[in-house]
Amino acid sequence: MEASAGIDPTGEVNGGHLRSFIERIERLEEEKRAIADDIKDVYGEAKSTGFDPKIMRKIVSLRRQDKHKRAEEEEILELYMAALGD
Amino acid sequence: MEASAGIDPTGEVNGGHLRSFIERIERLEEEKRAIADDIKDVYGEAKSTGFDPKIMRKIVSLRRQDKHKRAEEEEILELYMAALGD
Amino acid sequence: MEASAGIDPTGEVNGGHLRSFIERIERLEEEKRAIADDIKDVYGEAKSTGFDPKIMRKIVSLRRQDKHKRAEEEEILELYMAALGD
Amino acid sequence: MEASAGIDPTGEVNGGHLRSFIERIERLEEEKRAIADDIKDVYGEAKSTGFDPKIMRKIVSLRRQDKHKRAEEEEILELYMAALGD
DNA sequence: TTTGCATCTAAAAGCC
DNA sequence: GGCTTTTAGATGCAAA
Repeated sequence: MEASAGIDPTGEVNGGHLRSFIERIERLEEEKRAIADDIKDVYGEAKSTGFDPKIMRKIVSLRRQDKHKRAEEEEILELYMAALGD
Repeated sequence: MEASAGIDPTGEVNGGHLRSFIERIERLEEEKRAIADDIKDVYGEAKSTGFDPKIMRKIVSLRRQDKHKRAEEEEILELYMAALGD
Repeated sequence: MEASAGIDPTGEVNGGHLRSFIERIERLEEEKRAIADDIKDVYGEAKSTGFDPKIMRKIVSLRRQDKHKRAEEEEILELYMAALGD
Repeated sequence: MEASAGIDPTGEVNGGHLRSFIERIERLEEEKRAIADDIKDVYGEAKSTGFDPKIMRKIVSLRRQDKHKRAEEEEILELYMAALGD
């Protein structure tokens, strides 16, 4: 990275620009936290209606793995195709 | 937790209800992931305009701690107030 | 954890014992590094005989995921069994 | 890399050879994982006898850095020696 | 060189 | 309230 990164010719960092990035990130993180809370609420709600959150988490995890695996299989297929001369 | 959790008197789990919980969670997790990606994008954008993401993360983290600390102090204050008879 | 952790009644840490733990860890880490180097060598060897390391890494990764998934499936099975009253 | 990597003139990948490479890697990765587990165990053991694993990690890390530094200094020394006509 | 990726550590949350 | 599982952050390695 260049030494002048984020620093203008006068040697000052561009505070306003940085602040805007920081604030965008903070807004997004707050949204993320809110969603995480929602997820926790759903687990709580499910638990209070008699489902086991631990099992539910496993189910969610397994389904996520399935999706991920399928995506990777597609990737590797493309790699093979390319290796075979496309 | 009772052994019959999520299982009706006939010994059947309520699949439809469970499915609906799972799907709500999966939707929320997808939103969460999307926001996490957005955050990563912002860091990337900031980096490409010359800011150091590592330093930015530190700033965000410090500001988060500050906020947390302020919230705790307010809690304590309220406890004192309550102890003093409101 | 108690405040006297790793500290004898005279207020001294038990240097000899600590040293022995540290050295065990360092020996193990060295072995680990050696194996990591071996792995790198195998990829290099495979590459020099005409295989694409990138594809190989994907294959290894997919097979690892398979194993992991199977392990989780077994776990969840046990959870189900337990939930059904075992 | 050439497009024909790992592929013989008939357009077939040499499955047997590839499989042997993959299996060698998987065996090595398993060994690596086993050692990583051993390391974790040692930290656990140390913790249960009253040492703080976090501090221990710091010690191990510092000693590793020292070793690197000494190795680098030796390299530089050799360069000097060579420059001086051996 | 730089980006992305995978590993590993440090912190947080949930559960018992 | 400890303990384990989860998640964020940091570092090191490999591909482009």
